[in-house]
Amino acid sequence: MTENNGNSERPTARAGRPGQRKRADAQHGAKERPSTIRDVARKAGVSVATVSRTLAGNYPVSDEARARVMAAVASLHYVVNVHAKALSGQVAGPVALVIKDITGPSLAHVAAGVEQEAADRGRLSLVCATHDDATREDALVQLMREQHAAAVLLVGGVVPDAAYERRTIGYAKALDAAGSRLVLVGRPAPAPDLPVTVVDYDNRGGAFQATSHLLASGHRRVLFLGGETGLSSGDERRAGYRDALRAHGAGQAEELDTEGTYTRASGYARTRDAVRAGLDFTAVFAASDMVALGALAALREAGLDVPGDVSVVGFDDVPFATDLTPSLTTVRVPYEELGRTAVRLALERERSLGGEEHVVLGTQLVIRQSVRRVDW
Amino acid sequence: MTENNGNSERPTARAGRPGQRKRADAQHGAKERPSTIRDVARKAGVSVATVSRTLAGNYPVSDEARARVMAAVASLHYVVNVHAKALSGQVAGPVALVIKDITGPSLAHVAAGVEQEAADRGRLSLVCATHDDATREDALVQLMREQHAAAVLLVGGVVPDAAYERRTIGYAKALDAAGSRLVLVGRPAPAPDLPVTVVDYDNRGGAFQATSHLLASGHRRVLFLGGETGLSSGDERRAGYRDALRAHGAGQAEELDTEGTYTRASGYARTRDAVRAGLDFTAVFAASDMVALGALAALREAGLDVPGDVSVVGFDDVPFATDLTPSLTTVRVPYEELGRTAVRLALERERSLGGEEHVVLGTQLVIRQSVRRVDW
DNA sequence: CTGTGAACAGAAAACGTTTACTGCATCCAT
DNA sequence: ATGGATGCAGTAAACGTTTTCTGTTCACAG
Repeated sequence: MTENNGNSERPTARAGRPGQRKRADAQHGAKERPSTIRDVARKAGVSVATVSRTLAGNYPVSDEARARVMAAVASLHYVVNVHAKALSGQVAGPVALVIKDITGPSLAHVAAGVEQEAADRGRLSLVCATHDDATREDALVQLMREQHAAAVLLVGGVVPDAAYERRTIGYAKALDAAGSRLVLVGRPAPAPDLPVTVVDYDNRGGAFQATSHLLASGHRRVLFLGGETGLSSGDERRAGYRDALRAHGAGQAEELDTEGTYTRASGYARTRDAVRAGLDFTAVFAASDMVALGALAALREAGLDVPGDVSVVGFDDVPFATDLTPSLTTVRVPYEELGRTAVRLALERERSLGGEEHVVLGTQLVIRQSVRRVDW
Repeated sequence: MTENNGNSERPTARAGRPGQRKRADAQHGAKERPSTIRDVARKAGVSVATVSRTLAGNYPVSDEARARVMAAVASLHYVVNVHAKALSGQVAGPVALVIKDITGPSLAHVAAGVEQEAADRGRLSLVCATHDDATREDALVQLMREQHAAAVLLVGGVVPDAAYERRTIGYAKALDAAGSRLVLVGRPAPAPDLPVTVVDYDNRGGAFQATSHLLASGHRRVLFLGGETGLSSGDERRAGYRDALRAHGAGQAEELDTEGTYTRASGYARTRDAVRAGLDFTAVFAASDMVALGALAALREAGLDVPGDVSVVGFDDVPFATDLTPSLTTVRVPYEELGRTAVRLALERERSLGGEEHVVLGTQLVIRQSVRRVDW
């Protein structure tokens, strides 16, 4: 095997001059190479150091030199190259938002919060969609490591199984080693003592509020249109629903405690089936506004009035909740705040030590017109 | 004045060794510096060139060396530094989406299209919100120049006045000089022969379709809830409305041709006022679904049934259009396709010459339940 | 044996910045 | 006059890669 010569102090022999790019002739029609700090220095008749200092403004430069530099910068349309700047240590990494899909009404608000907070702190935001593909998520985390992202935000519901734990632990360690902070938004922490920030909201409490509102309005039999069992937010909301039933001494009817997906179609189908099966209920608590939308449609088709015959509460407070007929009583989730908080926490501890950090944001019941008080 | 010495061939004198960062002691609690290709080379007992070649896989490397490199990479958690890679010319720039606000239902879909197409082509997407602030837009374009973005997408409605033209021309030239491509999405090109790509959709044709549908359904007096005069999309849609009236030989009643903002509130107020003023109309064409939403609410409050008493058509086909009561007949705009096309066009001509390029995407009338045929 | 070519490894030059040193006037206090 | 600040400018190292040269080794044909 060839020995790797450890001697780094050899004379600078005049070796070949590789230089992978050649300066195009500018006349030739091909794109001109953008000008560099050296071009500016040459044109202004000063050294590159002076140009750099003029632009950074962190070191005294004579008015004469400054003026000539500025003129050269303007005439050459010079802009600093971030990569070079970053390499010499002067650029803070971007914030990366890794999300299932940006178009969902709630996720879009998380994204907006992230972008705002990042921009307020002078950072750029990268957004990447996973479309629920774990392989893609792996690839994106790896990519963000290369990008030296200051924070990597993994957003959105997840089934907290063994595979999730394993992957997330790997992410946390890998990102930490690369100087990035992993932030889980609306996801559970897979293990204690991981270098990770967790920002979540109170699914269980929100569901408790919603269900309690129905019970306090006199309803006794509340159809629950829950999300997938196994999905963290789904389980939490279900738990909140059951907490409320228990707390108010209402019976827990198994046939009213349904599960499905967070889609309009699922809400529609389950409500339709419940009505057809002749189930006895005077209220519906849908685990998301989309599900509530489906429920409203199914109830309307069945000739039932909302809130006249059946009261409905949703979860999320999507923007159009106020525009439905009737406007939807629902649980407001501070999505934008969620995004802002995630970025804030990650960047605040950017240069400090690892370790866990956990924040849970509260939810708020928004009372509109889809619930009627019933008296017995 | 000091002469800038042009002679670059002087012997490499051993000058002071600045070195702005020192390698932390790793034990010390402070973040470890991420490992570099040199660390890997040292650990694997090979040269940096071999490590680079192993990872790039574009040059023969012995199995023995490859194995040792891979082992070192794994044990050091090495990831390549993009900035260094970019500096040596190996990284393609990101796609930058500069947008008023991501949370709007239509803009979110544009963003999703952009992200998808960019990801399909192995690019990252930066998103930045301007919140309609021209100063911020200027700053962002400048920033994207520094970032060496491959494409900068400026999205969304705009008042095409002199200031807009001046700024956009400046953007186009500056970005072109930096090797980036400016793409205007849903905005008019400010001048011919600019290095710019324009992707728009057929506002006028869509409005024509919508209005024609109402006229063909027997309606004669159509209240138009237009957008701001001066805003490009607003003027276009208004023109389409008038085209249709002319084409069908329907009279143009000035009091039915209103203008306002693209908001629910504006739609609500204008419809309420029209009803109160006793205006004679049997149909409403709202220049956006949000406006239609307001109109529906105002009509309902006035005790008018949709589509029984008044028919309504919107514009945009936002996701919830199908969930309204009645579901909304509207003009579908291919927002996602808009985003995809913008990225595709920009990247396809990435290395080719400047010059203009213009694409207009079609719209499609989606017939649902908010329009009733009337016979006389 | 010796010449030839293939396969593989290493040294070092870019890439474009920032900034630690060094150096040179100039000015002011002694 | 002299010594020390002070203000400003230039030189070149370092940041972490990629890739061009320049070997060196080795197999094999002549």
